[in-house]
Amino acid sequence: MGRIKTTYNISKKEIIIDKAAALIREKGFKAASMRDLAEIIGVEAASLYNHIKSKNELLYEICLHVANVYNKKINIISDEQISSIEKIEMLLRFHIQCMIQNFEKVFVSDREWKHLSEPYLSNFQNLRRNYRKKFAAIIEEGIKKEEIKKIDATTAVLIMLYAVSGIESWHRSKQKISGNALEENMIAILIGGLKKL
Amino acid sequence: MGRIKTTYNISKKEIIIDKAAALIREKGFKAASMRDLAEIIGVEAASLYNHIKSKNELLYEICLHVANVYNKKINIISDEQISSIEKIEMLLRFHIQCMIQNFEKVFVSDREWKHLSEPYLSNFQNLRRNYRKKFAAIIEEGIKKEEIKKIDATTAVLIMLYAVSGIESWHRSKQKISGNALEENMIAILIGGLKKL
DNA sequence: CCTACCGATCGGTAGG
DNA sequence: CCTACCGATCGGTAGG
Repeated sequence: MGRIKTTYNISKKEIIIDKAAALIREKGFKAASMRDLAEIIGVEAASLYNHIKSKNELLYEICLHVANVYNKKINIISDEQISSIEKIEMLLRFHIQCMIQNFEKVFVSDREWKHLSEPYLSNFQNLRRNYRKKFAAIIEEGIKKEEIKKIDATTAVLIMLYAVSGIESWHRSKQKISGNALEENMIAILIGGLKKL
Repeated sequence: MGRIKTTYNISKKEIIIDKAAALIREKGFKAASMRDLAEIIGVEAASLYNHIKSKNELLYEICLHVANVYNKKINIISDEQISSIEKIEMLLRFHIQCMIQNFEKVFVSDREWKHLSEPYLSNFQNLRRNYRKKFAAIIEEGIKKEEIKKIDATTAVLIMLYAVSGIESWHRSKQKISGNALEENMIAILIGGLKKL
């Protein structure tokens, strides 16, 4: 019985988090109210608090989940026995796929993290800083091995990450291009540039 | 006398808009309160309404200003007698400069426009759609002239615009690289790609 | 899971 | 420019 009840609670909490991600993505954290969320779930606002501690906890669960997935992935890719350019391509494809398939949570993590309260905020910022350092290290390695042109690695990381975040615009649009085509185009431009050789 | 009073009002309104841009950039539109803003200006909240109509008007003034500046610029660049790649480079450098020098307003326009109320929202979205179409047209032209590789123009626009928006991260950081160096690095990566030839 | 309700804060107005 | 104040809405709690 206890086992069944626990399972039920976890599942309901995850439904709430998923719906919260969609709502926060659409309206922004501050404009997304718990009453809005409750209506989407189909309960009264007060009932949400049987499953979650606070509105802040919802944001924290979303942001930390995304940050952890990203960090796990970059650790794996960093250790692969492939060229730096291949590592970056893998990382970009992973980011693009996350942005396409897990849009709501990734977007919220990217854009709404500043509304996190302490100590979640510092925790999240540390994870993000750590991630960007590892990304920059891969680029530095590629420059040293002369696979990548001599550019500022921090600037390159920033371009890559923000370029991928532009997929939000694709989501918002009529999506005249498929997810796969979007991915191939982004890789071509980011790795090879706009200019024809 | 009437002339002097008008000048004074315009000036005070512009101070309020500038301070509002900084506050909204920092906290987000919904979290930035008129009481916060009043304190920054050094008056009571009620006094703000002698200069502005509403909180929404502040956002509208910021977003429309930026959108108009961008549209004016792209019209000028589109008509220049230079190559498509040169046009894109000019446009990127312009964007980067705006992002560096006019950070607060550009950021608010990029990230907080969704809180605009009608009819301002539709007005802004039209300007933005128009701008992106013209940007895409320059890229299409470059593809046709075989200066630019065969990629999806809409995707390319999205990458360029969002990559530049990443300068927010540079602003937030210790800025170990100068504005000029940042600009040159971004141009090199976006036009030429990461990969060494 | 609900009803009932709280204190805080919001954008904005009236009136001087 | 201020004081005083409004109705709405917020996140969250008590109690069942």
